[in-house]
Amino acid sequence: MKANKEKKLKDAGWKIGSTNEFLELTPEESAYIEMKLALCNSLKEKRIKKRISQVAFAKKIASSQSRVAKMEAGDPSVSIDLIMKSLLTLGISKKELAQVISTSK
Amino acid sequence: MKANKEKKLKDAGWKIGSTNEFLELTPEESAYIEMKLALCNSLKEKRIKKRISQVAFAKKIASSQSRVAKMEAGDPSVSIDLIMKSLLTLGISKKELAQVISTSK
DNA sequence: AGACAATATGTCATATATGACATATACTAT
DNA sequence: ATAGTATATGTCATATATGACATATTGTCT
Repeated sequence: MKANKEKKLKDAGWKIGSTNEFLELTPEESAYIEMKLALCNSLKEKRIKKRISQVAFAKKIASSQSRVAKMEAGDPSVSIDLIMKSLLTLGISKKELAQVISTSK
Repeated sequence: MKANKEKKLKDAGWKIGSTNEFLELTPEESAYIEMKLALCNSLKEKRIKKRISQVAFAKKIASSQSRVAKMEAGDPSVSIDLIMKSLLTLGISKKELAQVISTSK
């Protein structure tokens, strides 16, 4: 699967940037992944800024530390649904959310 | 206002109890649902504007007509992931996407 | 160093999303 | 009205996401 391919490249030290011809991703696929990663990064930023541990935050969203870690790492197994719910729980506004999406690259 | 929103949710298949669970939604939950419905509406708009049938569009995204219908109806069974991928396939830009999210209500 | 907290990684049983299919309903034509 | 086309609705087997758990790794102290 391509998501795994992406993860492997990432693990191997490849920077997932604006375009990656090795992945043979369509523009839509690229945009989707970039958006998702931007949301993940935003999540991590917001949690750290609030000085909440992954364990504490996991409790807030009725999840587990490991899943929070995977969210923040952009693991392919996590859905945008969960990331968005998490961001909203952290108090992100629609405007901020929109900003994250529109500026994702 | 509230009644209108409730009807919208009910029409979309969201379970609303007789004790008016709608009023018990947290702001995060409300924001999440509103965003999702806004994305669904945008999807329908964009498809119709392009004059593509649900069948034809389903083929484009490797899905089925019934799932497209459910997406556009805001059925609770569809993920934001799928809606976003669909929107991107329809050629939505990150800016437009951001606009949909920030203006959702 | 060693202890301790935070985070990362891997696995697994269950819950949920998915495409496919059947069928119903709505909408246009002729 | 009838036929044809588009969309809605319901169900189901399978695929995928999920929380939980164990364990590993990292970081931060003294």
